[in-house]
Amino acid sequence: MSKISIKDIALKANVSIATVSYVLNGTRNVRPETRRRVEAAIEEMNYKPNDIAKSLKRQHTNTIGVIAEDITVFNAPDIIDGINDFGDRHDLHILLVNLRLDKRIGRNFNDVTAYRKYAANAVSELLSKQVDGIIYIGVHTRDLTGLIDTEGKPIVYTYGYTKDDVSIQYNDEQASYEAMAYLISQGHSRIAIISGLMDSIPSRLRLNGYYRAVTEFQLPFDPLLIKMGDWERESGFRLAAELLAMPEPPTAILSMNDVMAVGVLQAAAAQGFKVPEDVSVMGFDNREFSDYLTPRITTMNLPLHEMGYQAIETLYQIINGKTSDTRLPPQCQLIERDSVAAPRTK
Amino acid sequence: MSKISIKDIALKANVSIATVSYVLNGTRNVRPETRRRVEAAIEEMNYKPNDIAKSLKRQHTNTIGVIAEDITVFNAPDIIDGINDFGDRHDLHILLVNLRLDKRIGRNFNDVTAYRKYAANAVSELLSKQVDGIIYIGVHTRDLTGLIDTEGKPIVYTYGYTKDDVSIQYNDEQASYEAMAYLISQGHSRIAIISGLMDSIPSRLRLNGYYRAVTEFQLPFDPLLIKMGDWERESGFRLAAELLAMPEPPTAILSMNDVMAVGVLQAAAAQGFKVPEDVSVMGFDNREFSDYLTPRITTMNLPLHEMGYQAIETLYQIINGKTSDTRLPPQCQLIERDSVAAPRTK
DNA sequence: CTGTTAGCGCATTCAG
DNA sequence: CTGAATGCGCTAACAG
Repeated sequence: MSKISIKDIALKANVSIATVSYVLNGTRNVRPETRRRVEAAIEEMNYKPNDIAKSLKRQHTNTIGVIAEDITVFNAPDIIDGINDFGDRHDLHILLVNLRLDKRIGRNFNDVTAYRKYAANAVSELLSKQVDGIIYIGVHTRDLTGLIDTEGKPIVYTYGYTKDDVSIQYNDEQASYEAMAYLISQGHSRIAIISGLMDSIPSRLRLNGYYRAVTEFQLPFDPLLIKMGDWERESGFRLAAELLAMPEPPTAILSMNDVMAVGVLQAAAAQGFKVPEDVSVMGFDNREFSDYLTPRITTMNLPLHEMGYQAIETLYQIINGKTSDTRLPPQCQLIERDSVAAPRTK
Repeated sequence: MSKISIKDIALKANVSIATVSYVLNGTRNVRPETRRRVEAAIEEMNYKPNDIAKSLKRQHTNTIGVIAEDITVFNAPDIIDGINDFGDRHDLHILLVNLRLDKRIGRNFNDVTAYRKYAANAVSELLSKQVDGIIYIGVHTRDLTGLIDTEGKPIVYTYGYTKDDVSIQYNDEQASYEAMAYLISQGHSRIAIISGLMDSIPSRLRLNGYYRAVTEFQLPFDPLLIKMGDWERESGFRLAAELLAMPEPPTAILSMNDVMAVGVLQAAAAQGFKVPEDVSVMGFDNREFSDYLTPRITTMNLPLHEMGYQAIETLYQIINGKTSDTRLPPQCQLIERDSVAAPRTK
């Protein structure tokens, strides 16, 4: 504890503690001479204000609670980085709670009762700590309605949403559509898609983008080209193997994440298909490793940083009662690399 | 703000605020009947204690500040997860500051003046927030002496150290030695090593482990087998290419991180060497992608979670004036996969 | 077993 | 322009 308080410097500068407070906060005009004395004392005694006391008095803490369902999952760090980015600019501090859901309950998010208490505890802690607002970062996008009650404290979700609260999501459907448009622009028309788990919103949204592209570009529609994966590498491998074993295999495969794309690459290699010469492959997420694979994978970048930034920005506006200028949701971006080429001309 | 305070429930339960405090904290015996009345009131009014007020009074906050040089760098999330693990068990909260050094100054860590102010600000904020202690997580291990002054507040470093403070490091030298021992046990004797930047402590430590293994196992020593990389993929590629072009190429290459190992794999492929048949490859770090490469890379796992856990555990002991039972430093662990095999018999 | 009270460090109202 | 005084919500003597 920095032992010395406003009182000590008041004594030293020969003024009242009120005056010290005034020069500290610039709340009121202070005679230059007095101000100087106070500042000298502050400097000399190396005074550091006590934010705890200030918070108690002011009834807000300038800190926001961040609940991450699991900070070791790839989306969390960049989102938090975005939160910090804005936080730094606005003197907002971050109280971090990590639910550690991946370690505690695995991927079984349907069993809400398994983690409701963790979430409730987190909120409770944060409320006790008097945070000014809360940001909730899910492991994957889904309906979190009823999971927690913030007792009126503002909250914004990202990678998750609620019927009643604001949430920040990127444009999943459009991103998938753009991936398709890109593939089509390269000359592909027989394009397969490997989805994630179908209880996932992004899976459904991205499938919508796929359908829209197929329709708008008038591609021949073949339901056999649509495969349901589970986000894991093995499913990418297995489903790509099926796809490539078809009498008329697709010339391009769009995988809904980079991890399954790894499996697609491996299946292609196993069956003697060269990527991108014999079959083009696209991923999703722009995971770091997608640049390390051979070939380097063309993928969609997720605007993680921007999501965090917008989440806290929105929260900040809510806290300060400003009308939220509804911004464009964060946009995904195509990262062109080496896994897509024009299809072989027959 | 939860409007209702200890005073409200005192009123409602018809007792003094002191009594409420006592039942809340179990600080004193309270007549069961009275206790019940208080508890009922608490329940009924959904009272939540205000930790800010409690902290002001108690002169400690039960929160520790975590300064991460960059939370988007791969080591940070798991370390923080370890910190949370211990924090959850001991009712410690985490105030997170992300210096965002990677984005702000890149990898130029030698220019300390470029980021000293960021670090100083972080400490200053944390001190104002009255944290009970600080954990500093570096991007890479180096001497941080003089970087920051915590004004007596306890601090422990990980991925970095100081002449005066406690720090948690894993057993770099031993890990490298064990990697070598493994390679040797597979029958290799002509083993190359690709280091990271030589201003890095881990680079030097791991090189020591290499030397020790070469000596202890009486391997023929060839200085040409030692290459200085820069942690990046390209250097792994370039240096492995040199190694494999030697008249008598090594039968195994130990890369000091997985990223350079990617380059090694690519160089091998480019020169027609099959891994592991023609040349074995080992990485370091056990990055997620090392399992996605073809072949899957054998590597050393870093005890990130454990480092975070020990860091906060040690800090906790310091804060509470306990004699730190010096534990074994966190240990790396060999992850056996598919990139190592016995060398071809000539 | 219970109540009264004095602060913790600071912002702010009210007097001057 | 400045100071005295009040209280934010809570803990912990102290007194009964």
